[in-house]
Amino acid sequence: MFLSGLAMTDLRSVPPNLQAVADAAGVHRSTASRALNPATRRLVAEDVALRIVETARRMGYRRDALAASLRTGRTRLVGVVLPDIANPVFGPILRGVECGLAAAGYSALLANAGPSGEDAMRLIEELMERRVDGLILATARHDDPVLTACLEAGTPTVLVNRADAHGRASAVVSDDHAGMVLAVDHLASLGHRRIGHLGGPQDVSTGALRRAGFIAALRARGLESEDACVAATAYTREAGQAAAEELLSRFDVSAIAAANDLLALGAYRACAARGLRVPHDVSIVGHNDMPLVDMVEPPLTTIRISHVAMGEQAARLLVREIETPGSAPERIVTAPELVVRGSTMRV
Amino acid sequence: MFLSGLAMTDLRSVPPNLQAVADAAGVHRSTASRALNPATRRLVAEDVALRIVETARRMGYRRDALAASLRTGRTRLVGVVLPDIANPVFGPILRGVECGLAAAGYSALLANAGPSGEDAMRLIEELMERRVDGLILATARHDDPVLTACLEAGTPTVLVNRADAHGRASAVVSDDHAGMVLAVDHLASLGHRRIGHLGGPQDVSTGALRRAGFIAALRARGLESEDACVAATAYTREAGQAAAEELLSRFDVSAIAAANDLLALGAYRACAARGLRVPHDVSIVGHNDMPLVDMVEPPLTTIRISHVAMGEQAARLLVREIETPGSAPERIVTAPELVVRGSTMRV
DNA sequence: TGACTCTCTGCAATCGATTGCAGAAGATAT
DNA sequence: ATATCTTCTGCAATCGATTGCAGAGAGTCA
Repeated sequence: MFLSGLAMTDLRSVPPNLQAVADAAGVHRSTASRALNPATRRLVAEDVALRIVETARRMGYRRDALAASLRTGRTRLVGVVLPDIANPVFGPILRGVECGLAAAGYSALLANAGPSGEDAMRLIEELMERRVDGLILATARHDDPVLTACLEAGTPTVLVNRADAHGRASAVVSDDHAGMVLAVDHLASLGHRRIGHLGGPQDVSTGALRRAGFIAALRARGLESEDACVAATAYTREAGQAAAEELLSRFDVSAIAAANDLLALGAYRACAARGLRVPHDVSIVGHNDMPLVDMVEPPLTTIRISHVAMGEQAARLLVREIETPGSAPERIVTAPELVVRGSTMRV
Repeated sequence: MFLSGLAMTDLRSVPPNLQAVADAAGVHRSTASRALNPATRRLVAEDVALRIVETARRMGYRRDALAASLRTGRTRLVGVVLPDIANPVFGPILRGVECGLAAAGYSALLANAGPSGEDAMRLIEELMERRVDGLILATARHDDPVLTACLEAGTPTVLVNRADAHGRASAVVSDDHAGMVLAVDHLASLGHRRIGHLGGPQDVSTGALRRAGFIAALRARGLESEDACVAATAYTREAGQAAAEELLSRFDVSAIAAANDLLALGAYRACAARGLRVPHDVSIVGHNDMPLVDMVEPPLTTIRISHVAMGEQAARLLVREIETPGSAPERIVTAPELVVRGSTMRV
């Protein structure tokens, strides 16, 4: 009884292997393998399969994914590389990625690249050693060496939130142009005619694309364009405040379309400093619908980029590339959505 | 030349195995293995080792972590299970976990449990099939069945953000009592004598512990206690606003210590509705230092819980449990920190 | 020279699951 | 009864890295 109890404890914490299950069920291990795998279950006689399944359950058998992967050459692991996991933008993306992968039977292996490029390369190499089936990168830059390495290795790779300038890899990005059209249209529909643009850094793709989208939207409405644009030096609130100060001192605008939410919050500060009320004196629209901007005062009207959906789409795109080799790189551009809160009103 | 080019391309995308490297270097594969592994490098003659390393590099050899893990019984993978990756509280925790694990040579395998318990059990089972070396759970509840399963399987497990009531597993949690002491002390130091508590739901451990901490802190200062406490029905801004309304209508308080930041933001709304200015008429302190509360108006004074550090500590604790089997469960309680912003002032 | 010790290297088994192939058994048709 | 077809099962090799053990060679000492 004592030994029997000890043996049961051991069996519980160290699962039996397939050979042990096969022995106990009185079959060969290849038959046990086929019976326990839903894809091959039909190759085994029903009564035999049931006996094997029950024996495995009773013995606490647990498949070893490592061993299976070694044989099949497929891990069902995906490396997910982010620039900064703690950045609030990436939480929703990451959840979309994880859930999209899990739904297809894949698991997400997380890597935080940090600001330095050498970290990213080392992380990628470690992911490759783990024989990940594919990679999702949220870290791509122009002519990205990491992306080049992944493509050379023949590893299915999808970019999210940023695209590669050459279309070498599939990507899921937001429609910067359409987002700015939404912002301008909303302000114009409220009667605003003098609209300024608080731009992002112009050496970052979103900064340049959103500025271009703003100008095109103004032109489409026959409104003054181009002049009332000031670019911030960084996507931070402080830089936004400084640029908004300049915008407000040089132009008599009744509304501001900002290139992202932090810049918009900086514009809040600049307006307050000039005794201007938001939205009574100046209406402000942000971009991204970053978590918690509905809680600032006044709640920010903004252009929502559904980051969860982007993550899910990136996952689906990657699974397709893994399971259908040779498919051409694809670019998915997500549609932005206007979210009206308290920072805009009729002029 | 054509075939030679094709062969080179194939070698680049499908790395050679250890046998191929050993053949090219003129040694046995066991010698190649020892030479390429820093832990056994000293067992190989220096000139031989250099030749092997150079051959491996030239051939684009990449170790197969799967095969190694099958042999060694160690994956250096850690399952990290969160209730909701998109929740802003978990981003910083997750980054701490990932960076802490990476520093010790481990990788984080991400799982989003969602609200339902059955998902968590299935996810854990999948992680077990992957033979993770350990688990970090941010999902623990009282008498958690998932934790029970992990412990029965003998898998090293650490809880983060929530602890197990029985101390069955190591945990990293914040000091709810000390946090409330900091809030009360800060308000008292500003001259406040009539301080109210905007509590969290009392069936949630943080709600109850922070209320108890508040009362103890008031008593320690000989101030009125216990009466000016109203519990919100949930940790949301709306519930916080309703509870603050009740608190302000029943008690003449000059300050409010809230059980978390969202409740505090609800109190902002309640004060505004009553024509009370924050902080001139009522000072307010939050709890957690959630992202962006420095951007609301007025910027929230709060008790900071360093979620990144919690994640790092959980990672270190787990690595220790993996590498030192039999170590006793440990509980790390992180020290809160007062962050003074614009929502409190002298009475 | 012989014995002993140390260093280096190769051998071969192992880890656990999968799967192409061959053979056996049973069912069906002629 | 024989031939053919279908279903089921077992065999054995494979995936790639690691490592305990044994043997060979070189150096040292008596």
